[in-house]
Amino acid sequence: MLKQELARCLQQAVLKAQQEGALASAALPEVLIEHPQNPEHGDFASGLPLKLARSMKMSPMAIAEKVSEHIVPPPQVDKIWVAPPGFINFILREDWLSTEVESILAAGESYGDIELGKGNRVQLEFVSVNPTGPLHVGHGRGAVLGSTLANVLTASGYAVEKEFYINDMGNQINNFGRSLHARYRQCLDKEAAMPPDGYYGNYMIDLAKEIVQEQGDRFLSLPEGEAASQLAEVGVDRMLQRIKQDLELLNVVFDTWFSERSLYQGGQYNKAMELLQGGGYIAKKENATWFESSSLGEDKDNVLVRSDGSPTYFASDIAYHYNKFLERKFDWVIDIWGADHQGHVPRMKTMLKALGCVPEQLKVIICQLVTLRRGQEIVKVSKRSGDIVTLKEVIDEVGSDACRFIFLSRSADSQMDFDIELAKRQSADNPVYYVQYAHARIASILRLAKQREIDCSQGDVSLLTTEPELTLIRRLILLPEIVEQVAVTLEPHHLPYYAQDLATVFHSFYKQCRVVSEDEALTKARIKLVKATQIALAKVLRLMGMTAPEKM
RNA sequence: GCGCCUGUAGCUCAGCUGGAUAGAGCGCAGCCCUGCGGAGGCUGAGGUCGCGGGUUCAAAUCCCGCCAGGCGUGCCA
Repeated sequence: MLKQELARCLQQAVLKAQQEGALASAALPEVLIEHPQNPEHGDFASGLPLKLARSMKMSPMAIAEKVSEHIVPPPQVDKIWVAPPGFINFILREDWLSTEVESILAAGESYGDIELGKGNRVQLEFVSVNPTGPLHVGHGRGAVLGSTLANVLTASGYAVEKEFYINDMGNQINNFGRSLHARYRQCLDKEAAMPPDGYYGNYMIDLAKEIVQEQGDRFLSLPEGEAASQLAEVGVDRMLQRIKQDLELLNVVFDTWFSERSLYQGGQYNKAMELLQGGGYIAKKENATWFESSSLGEDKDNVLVRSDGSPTYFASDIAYHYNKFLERKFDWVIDIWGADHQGHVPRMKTMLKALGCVPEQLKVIICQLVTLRRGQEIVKVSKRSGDIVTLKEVIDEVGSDACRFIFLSRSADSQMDFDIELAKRQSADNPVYYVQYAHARIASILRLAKQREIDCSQGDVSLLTTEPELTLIRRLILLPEIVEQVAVTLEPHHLPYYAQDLATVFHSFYKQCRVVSEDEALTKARIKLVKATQIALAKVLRLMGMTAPEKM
């Protein structure tokens, strides 16, 4: 990328100046190239001389002069100059910019793809909610974040696998089974008490009714424990179907649905435990089995197997990550968790160390929680108490594209209030439509061009020389950088901001430059530019998991 | 108590590997349709970047201390 190339140029210029004695020898910090916010400062700039001033005992301006004298600029660069207090600025050649339009057209749908992750297998695990209830709005955030990251990492050359981890055993499932059993009996007019900490949502009653309708009263004859466990299985299957459907509404699709129970049936749990045992990290205390994480620097030890013999979820997670790293051998694993799991991260990292894995190969993205509200009123979402605003309801009201955009526009670090009233009200003037409108507008222009039988294949892009045209091209060529930034930082919230910016620049161009006009040559050149813009807009929208409409 | 995250315009949020006049959307006050989609363009008002110290040529950005909010700190997940 041009940015990196300029960094290399600067570095070489400094070295050369040092060899010639024009600059004192000093260690070179990492050369940072940035886009100045003020366009008068050029397309790229570096404050390197300011950083070198101290160690070289020279004024930043003098260093900047010396460095710029020694720069061998790449052919794309038109002008290099020095600006106080010690910046080196670069401006790109306009004829090079215009030829970039051709490159974008040639790349087509692959425009924006980079090779950053070539040859690496990444697993992305997200959502992974307990299949004991429908998804609520909060889950939507993780789903959108994960699926967008998957898109971007794929565009960055990684082989990405999206996985949903199904917690199909343990306390919550037992609880779910008992609750469902009670509802089932009640449905058949039998005496039954809900467990005190059971799942009280109305969806449980509907679920029980469905099961009665399809499978009759056959569970009544079973012993209570057996009935609850069989019903849990039937119920989980149905909940998973629902979860899957809701996610598809949001354009979120998984490659693998991985069962927690399979870890125990497939022997992976035993293998992982043996590995820990062999390393001497396991101890028996108070009838329970503990992972001695404190010997690895953790605050305290953690229980793996309770005194009643049942494994904790931490034990499952160990087996699961043993499977991810040592059996499936992913180069890199990304887990997306809610902020309520943040305390689990250090444990997981030390556990990986104990398994002999490289903890850095696991990236955990902590996504701050979503508090749901209706205007001033805060809506508690709890599957057990029952007041749930489901994700599906919100998608039905707000729309998948707008919903995704709202979730994507905030960094995972900041907790967000999802105001249902506001979301509905703003769904009409949600920025997503602004971006999509730009795309639809382009489609409309291209329809007109087609109708007039304009063939732009011989269009000469060197005719694109005015300010609005060049500004637009400057935005278009940022896309690969944005993709890289998102892939490196794992922060997809940069995408919607870029998309909006690109749309703004396009709308402004549109206002100032008539595309289909009497000037045949210029028309052909501008159609090329407009097509390139459409490619970039469609690409960002696709990366964000949204539609790029031809008409609205 | 300790740990993680957050505090930027009226509201919702970007910017945070230190850089040249702090940005966007919504809202507010105006202006622009006898040419390709006005779901648009343009202009303006609006800011002690939570508070106080420190480091630096340079701090919204880094360090320390406060204050406020969220989350965690289970033989729950």
